[in-house]
Amino acid sequence: MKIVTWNINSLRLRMPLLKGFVYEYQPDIIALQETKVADPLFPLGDCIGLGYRYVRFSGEKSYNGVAILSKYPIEESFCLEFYNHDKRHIAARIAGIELHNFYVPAGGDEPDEAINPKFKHKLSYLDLMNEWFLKNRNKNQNIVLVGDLNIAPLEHDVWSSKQLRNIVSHTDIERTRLNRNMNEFGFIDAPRLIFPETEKLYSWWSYRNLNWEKSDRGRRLDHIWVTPNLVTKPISSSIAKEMRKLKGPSDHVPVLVNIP
DNA sequence: ATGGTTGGCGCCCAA
Repeated sequence: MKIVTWNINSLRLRMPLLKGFVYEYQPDIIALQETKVADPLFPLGDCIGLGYRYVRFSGEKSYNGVAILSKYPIEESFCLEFYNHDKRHIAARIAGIELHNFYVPAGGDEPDEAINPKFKHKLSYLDLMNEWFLKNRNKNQNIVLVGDLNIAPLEHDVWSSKQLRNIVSHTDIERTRLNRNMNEFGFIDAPRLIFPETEKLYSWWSYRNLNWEKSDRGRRLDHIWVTPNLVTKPISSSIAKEMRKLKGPSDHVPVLVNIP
């Protein structure tokens, strides 16, 4: 089962890029974030045309929005709302796997809960995610959690851990909380089974750096976590960095995992 | 220390 997560930053604008990506990679399941489209305007026909007959989405005008596109039947789906009514989560059960697709709040610029409500909400969102999984699921189930988690937890998930230590996405408080969410439940960071922790690994490069490829100041904000059952056989994983080089790219690139 | 770009909407906000 080939699964991909991608913060596409406007699905309607980047439908041609999605089409090219599908042609190249043929994933079975696609989890998208920042679709930025209200449900009545969702391009369902285009998704079906790409070969994804089973589609679920939860969107809103202008902001946020998530979707799951599947080649295999979706047996059940649901959305969790941890933060206002933002459309930041959708889950679907497909072929015996429960897939959770999250778009965690970015958290604003100032990494201080006392003065930045966005940062406070980001941390609260992570707490509520953790509580939901501990209360409602266990690690012996077949669960895949993907999405733009807006945190680069490891030293080599950013270009300079030292220079980013006070930058939202790589502060100690965020890194600790994301690691707690992963470890308390028993999720495994799937791409890091393939790419060692000593190696730089990114899924996002800022639009603001036009020289992004040369300077390579990236961050790994997009994640795929799996329960132990799903890695009893060797998995593979990759990051489609070339998608960042195309004309009119998202600032995030697709992260893939193949579960045998 | 600062600013840089993008998308969606509508003259600015979030990322």
